[in-house]
Amino acid sequence: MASSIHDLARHLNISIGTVSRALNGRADVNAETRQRVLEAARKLNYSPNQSGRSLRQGATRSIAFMLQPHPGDQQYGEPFFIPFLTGLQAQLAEHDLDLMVVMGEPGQYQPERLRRVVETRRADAVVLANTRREDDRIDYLSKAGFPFATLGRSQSGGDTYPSLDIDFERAGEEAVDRLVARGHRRIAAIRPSLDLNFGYLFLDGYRKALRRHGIEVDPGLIADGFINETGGYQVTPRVMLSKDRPTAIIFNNDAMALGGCKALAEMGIRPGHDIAVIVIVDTPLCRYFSPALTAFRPSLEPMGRRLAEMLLASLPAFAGPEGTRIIREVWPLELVARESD
Amino acid sequence: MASSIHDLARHLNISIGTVSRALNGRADVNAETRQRVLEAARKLNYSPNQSGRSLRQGATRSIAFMLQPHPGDQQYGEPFFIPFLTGLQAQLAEHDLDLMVVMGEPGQYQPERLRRVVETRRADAVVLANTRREDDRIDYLSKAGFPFATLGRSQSGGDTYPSLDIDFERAGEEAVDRLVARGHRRIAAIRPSLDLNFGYLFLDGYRKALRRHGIEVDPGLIADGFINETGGYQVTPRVMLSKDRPTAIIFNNDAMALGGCKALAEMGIRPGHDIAVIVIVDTPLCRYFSPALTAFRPSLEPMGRRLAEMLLASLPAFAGPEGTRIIREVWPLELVARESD
DNA sequence: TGTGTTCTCGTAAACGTTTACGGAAAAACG
DNA sequence: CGTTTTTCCGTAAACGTTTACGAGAACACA
Repeated sequence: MASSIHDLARHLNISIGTVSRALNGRADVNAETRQRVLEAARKLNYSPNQSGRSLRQGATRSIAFMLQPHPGDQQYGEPFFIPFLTGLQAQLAEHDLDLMVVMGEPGQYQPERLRRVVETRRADAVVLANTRREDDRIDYLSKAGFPFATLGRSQSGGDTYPSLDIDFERAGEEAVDRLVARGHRRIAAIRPSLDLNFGYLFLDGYRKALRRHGIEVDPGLIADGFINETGGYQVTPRVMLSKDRPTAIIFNNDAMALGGCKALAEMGIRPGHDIAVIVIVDTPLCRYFSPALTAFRPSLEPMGRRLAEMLLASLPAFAGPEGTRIIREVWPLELVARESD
Repeated sequence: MASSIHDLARHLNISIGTVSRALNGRADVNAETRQRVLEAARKLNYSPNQSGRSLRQGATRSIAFMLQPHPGDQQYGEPFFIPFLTGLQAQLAEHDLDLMVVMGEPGQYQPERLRRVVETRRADAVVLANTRREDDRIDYLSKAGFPFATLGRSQSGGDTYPSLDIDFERAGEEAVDRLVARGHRRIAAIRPSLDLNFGYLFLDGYRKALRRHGIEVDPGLIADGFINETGGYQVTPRVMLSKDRPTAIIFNNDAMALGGCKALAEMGIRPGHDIAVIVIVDTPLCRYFSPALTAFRPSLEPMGRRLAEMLLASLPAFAGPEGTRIIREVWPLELVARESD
């Protein structure tokens, strides 16, 4: 049985109120008394029970992260998120906050799994990933008045919550710029068909850059597919069979790129030789693929840390003296040139 | 402000005790009363506050998973764990249990990060991964009398806790058997130098199979390295430069295999042609590497589910009428034959 | 009708904290 | 020395539940 504040008080012949104040660094407690309390706490190995504390303070000191598996390949497993989670957790830990992980129903972008957390008040705030352009989870949290932040932007909920996103638009532009500079004019774009917001952003950048270079946007070179290898595998040939074959492809998702490259291989087309390939979000898979895929790399761990900060800055209980702030940031990606383009 | 059980009771002109009993399915409440309570709860959108419940019941209804990052490459991110976590969470959710993720200090296999969880009673039990042969975290939890289960076996703590492991020993044997059947006699083994338990198990199986085939174990063909690409990259040449060059290598870790293959490539040695390569734990990287690496694949998502069950079976509060049981299981791996051997 | 049993519910304590309030003692001040 | 201020601490309520206990009403039974 763990020791409670009552044990500590009894042991010191002192009231629990004083003990609590001493431990929480309140001003109205004698310096010597505080010393005695701290020592006794160490000796009796006392730590405050979080349930009691939560109940009294109305805050659980834990943040929920909702990981939304995409439909499809179970084995793949979104390696993207581990470094992000590492950063998120590290930053939260510095504020003595715990991280709870809530998995969504695979393929279903619904708030159901969130409901329990929110309604039973198991967490103080939520971090959402894989945001869609129209996101029911954001609508739900907004309506419920529950604090949250998102990794990725969305059109839902307005600008009322902190969000940190990757600059997919710029990445799309830069990819086109790079390819054009290397002499390409017929550049295809392949992205997920789900209405994940980054798919739109990417395409915006892609179109914008093409126009800037005076290249007409050919709808036949733009294709949507299922957000996994199978999708890339299925959709890539469609683009390759357009009347005027592209000389370059930009994939908006690493898994789709891998599937796409498989399709290319079966058509006897070699990335890096017969066609240029660029991937928008780098993962370890891009590095080890043969040929190694040129890709845009995010700095996931720092993003995790930063989003934690941004979330906390929006919470009254954690914001500094300046008050709460809704921070929204968009981070650039770093191009990692490899062999595929 | 969320509604409490008091609001509900007041609304129904009934005592909170009765409300609680009705909601919790106790027998001593009139059927009609229960109906009214349930309806009102739905109407007022009432859910019990978990903090209050935790405090009263002395249980948080959340399980902590400690993810222990290996030292080294941040970007790599252990894709292994996402499917496992998915299964673990899914099974826990069926018992209305939450999952909390605790990250260890990268490279430090210490119980420090666990201390906070245990001492402040933020979770009811812990799931440990990346178990070492001698594991301080296990010692700590045992001594503290805190319930836990492990993914992977260890020599610490005896048989007092549930554990689920992959049969690395058998995988080591099978890998050797397969290679011998294909005519190989000089087979190298490369494993992490950390005292992760699976490294020992793998080597046991490797040695056992070699002896069974009447092949002498050559210490020059066994090498330990840092558990990441760099380690594999550094240690593989050492093995290849032994006086009687191996014709096959078994890697005990996917990251090390990738680094090793890079070293081989630089030596002009092509896996699948000049040397056979088998990897003990498959990840998506093995599949996409060129040549695709033959590997042993675990079923991670079912393992996550199963370990959750096993953990719960060991807890008095969740065990069935048969009482608590300490279950230990070792699961086989499935060989996925690809191009590298 | 009296007695025992069953059903149903209200009362109140308990879980472990934090904190508003007030009061006694000590210190400061004139 | 009397008064005011400050310092320090104890008291008790509150957070939202669950549950042991007991009591009244209804019922069964002889």
